[in-house]
Amino acid sequence: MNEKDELLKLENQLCFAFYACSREITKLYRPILSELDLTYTQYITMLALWEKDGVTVKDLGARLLLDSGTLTPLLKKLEAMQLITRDRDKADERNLVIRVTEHGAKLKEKAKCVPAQLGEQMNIPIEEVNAIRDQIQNLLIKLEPTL
Amino acid sequence: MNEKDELLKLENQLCFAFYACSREITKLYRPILSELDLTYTQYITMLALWEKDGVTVKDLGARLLLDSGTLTPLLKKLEAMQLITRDRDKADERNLVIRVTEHGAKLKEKAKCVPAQLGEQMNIPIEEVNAIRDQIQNLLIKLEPTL
DNA sequence: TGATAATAAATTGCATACAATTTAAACAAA
DNA sequence: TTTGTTTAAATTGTATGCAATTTATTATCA
Repeated sequence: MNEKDELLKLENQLCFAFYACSREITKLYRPILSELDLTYTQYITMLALWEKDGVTVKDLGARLLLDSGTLTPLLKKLEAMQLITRDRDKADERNLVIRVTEHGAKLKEKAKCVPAQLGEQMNIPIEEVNAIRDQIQNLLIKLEPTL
Repeated sequence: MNEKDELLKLENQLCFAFYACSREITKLYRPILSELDLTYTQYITMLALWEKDGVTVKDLGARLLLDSGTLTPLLKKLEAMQLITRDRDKADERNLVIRVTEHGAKLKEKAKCVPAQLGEQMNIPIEEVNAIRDQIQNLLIKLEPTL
């Protein structure tokens, strides 16, 4: 096995570690989020909107690194669930303004126990988790300076 | 803003860091892999098979943490591209044995420059990348001990 | 002002992910 | 052996992701 073969080993890929770990973490969320009737992407989207709503699809996409192809159907779903509203901006009809409804705001209260529930599932010291998160965020900013 | 609001901020989520970073890294691969006519998941699958073929769908799924719902159509695609073969195990017809074809083996030679190309794209010191990878693999093993 | 360019969402098409179910084969036990 | 159980893939249905295109609206400039 030469040096270049070594480079192609799955376990040496940064990408596979991220890819697999990301999916494993999502898997931990699934049963917890099902109690809120949210998928993982819907949850991430609601987190962004709970922090700041009255934003456009473009704004939201910049925050979540998702485009309208992903967000449009997802936001229509959240609208159907009455968690958000989707209204054209009167001043510029190209913009769609997303706002959290009262029902959506109520869900935030329910969501507040999600991080703790996930913490239990992971069974890893919080300091360790925070340290890894900070490192990954550093990397993310290097990869996507606009964030 | 109280403590629980803080916990729901997007930037404090380990999951979002992983989710976003994983997609950003995949994005870096896309133009490089398009020269091999492979998607990211197809590439990961070929990496696993170049390391060890003659495996079943189940084996491969355990390695990649993917199920037959994802792998079956993906492997059919790779078969159509003549990179692999899919044959029932004569000794136990339930098993489907996946093997890399000659054409598939040739592609490995072409793939050997992918890691270096990606390294250029990332523009981050290799030691730093390796350190993060090792940490994430540690976490992955805690989340999925079977790996 | 009228044509052109730029912008924001939406749409289309393809490729995952994954839960749940189905199908086919092998195993187990009465 | 025959019936019930287990196992491996395949299938079905839903929800992303994302490139490429389309549509609608606004901005620009000749």
